[in-house]
Amino acid sequence: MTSFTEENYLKIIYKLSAETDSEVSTNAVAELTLTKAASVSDMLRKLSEKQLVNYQKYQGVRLTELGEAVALKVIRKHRLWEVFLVEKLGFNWDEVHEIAEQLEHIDSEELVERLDEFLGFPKFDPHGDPIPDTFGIMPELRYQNLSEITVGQSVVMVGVSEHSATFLQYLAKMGLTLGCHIVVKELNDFDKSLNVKLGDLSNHFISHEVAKNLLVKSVKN
Amino acid sequence: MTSFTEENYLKIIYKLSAETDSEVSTNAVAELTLTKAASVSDMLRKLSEKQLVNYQKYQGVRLTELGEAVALKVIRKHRLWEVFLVEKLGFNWDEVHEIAEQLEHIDSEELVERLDEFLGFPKFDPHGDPIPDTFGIMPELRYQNLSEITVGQSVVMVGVSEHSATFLQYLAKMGLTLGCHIVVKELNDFDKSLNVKLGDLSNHFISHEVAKNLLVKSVKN
DNA sequence: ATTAAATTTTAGATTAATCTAAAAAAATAT
DNA sequence: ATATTTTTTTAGATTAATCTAAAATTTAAT
Repeated sequence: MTSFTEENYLKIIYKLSAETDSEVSTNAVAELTLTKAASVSDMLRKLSEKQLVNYQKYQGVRLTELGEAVALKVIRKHRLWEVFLVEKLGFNWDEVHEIAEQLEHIDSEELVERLDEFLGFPKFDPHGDPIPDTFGIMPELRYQNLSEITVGQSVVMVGVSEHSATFLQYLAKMGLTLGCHIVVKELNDFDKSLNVKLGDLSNHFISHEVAKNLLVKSVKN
Repeated sequence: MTSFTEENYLKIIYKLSAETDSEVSTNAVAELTLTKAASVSDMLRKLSEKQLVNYQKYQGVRLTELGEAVALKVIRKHRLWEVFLVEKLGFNWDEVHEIAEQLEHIDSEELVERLDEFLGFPKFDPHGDPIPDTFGIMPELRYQNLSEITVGQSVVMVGVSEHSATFLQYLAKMGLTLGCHIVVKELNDFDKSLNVKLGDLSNHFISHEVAKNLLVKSVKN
């Protein structure tokens, strides 16, 4: 029904429109599929004919309900296989992406459901990303506080639980912005303060008081 | 390196030349790949250029050492995945072939070795077929066809050499399951069909055609 | 040993996914 | 508001795997 290639396009369009919550540009898709914009134009026309996307020339693209359902099935398989590779086969979480990119296209509903059961119906993959259920429903995201993150983990800042101006201004000055990457380098036991490295490679010191108020989500590194 | 399609050709050439131990004909390959002879000719030329087969126009084809190594890797993966599907996910042995046909092309040495270990280094798949090791070495075969068994002998069923769902379902209906005991009671000379008694003491008639595809191991009675 | 039949290969098309180069449309800047 | 730049699309080719129809080769039969 949907080819390997079509599935990859749908998955990428899903991810891009989840980020921006608006039409996805041809160039953005080209970048992630590692193809040229011309190839993307062709494929969007084709996906549109198949009712998998809504696409108006020059106006970007969005998934239809059908297209989203397909994308979510692929993402579900990808994340379940990642759990399998890490939990059952002992891979590190940074070694599984490429293999899961292949496994996500294996076509068998029965297989997916049995795998899910075998893994104990996991809600999140080894990178902390939520696994959609059979119906494409994502589990509630469970943000963590930066203060709960263990040394070595890589996270993205997704929010704050303290909204005072002084706090937010302090964060801005530190370079701690929404969406920035944080790697926990050291935990200082005596006061639970943290040494972290940000996405721009700068090193920072974060007090436990501040860490408690930063909401983060783990990411692949 | 080798595409999905090329791997399928190599696998099929391997199986055909294992059966006949001689050059494999274009038509025989066409039948199993479900393509036309013309397509096979094209592909054989291509595989020959890649040093995967020895091919002389009109003279049939054989695998080179390289081609055989690739074929054995695919077969190894196919059979390991079948073990996984049956042993870990609880599939019946007649449901796993199609899924394994897809999984056998997943490309990751590391994955195969870890899967092998996870499954406890199995020597045979759920159909009783031997699983080649990392180096392509097959474990010693320890079975015969039921058609070779003499009257009065008692055997245990250890596998099948035909994997179609219809055949496997027919066996299930007869009560011929993996591990069941079979005593050959009578050989009907005119058509080589057999009268047998099963472990549950029921009597059955088995055609030569079916007997040829049942792998058995003799037991003391 | 010819002829007839079967098998296999070549020639020329087709489909999916991609590319480069050029044209068209939209966004941005003066 | 017009010109420039950027983005996107079209046009025309390319590659892998397939097809049909016709030609070439081998095998089998008289």
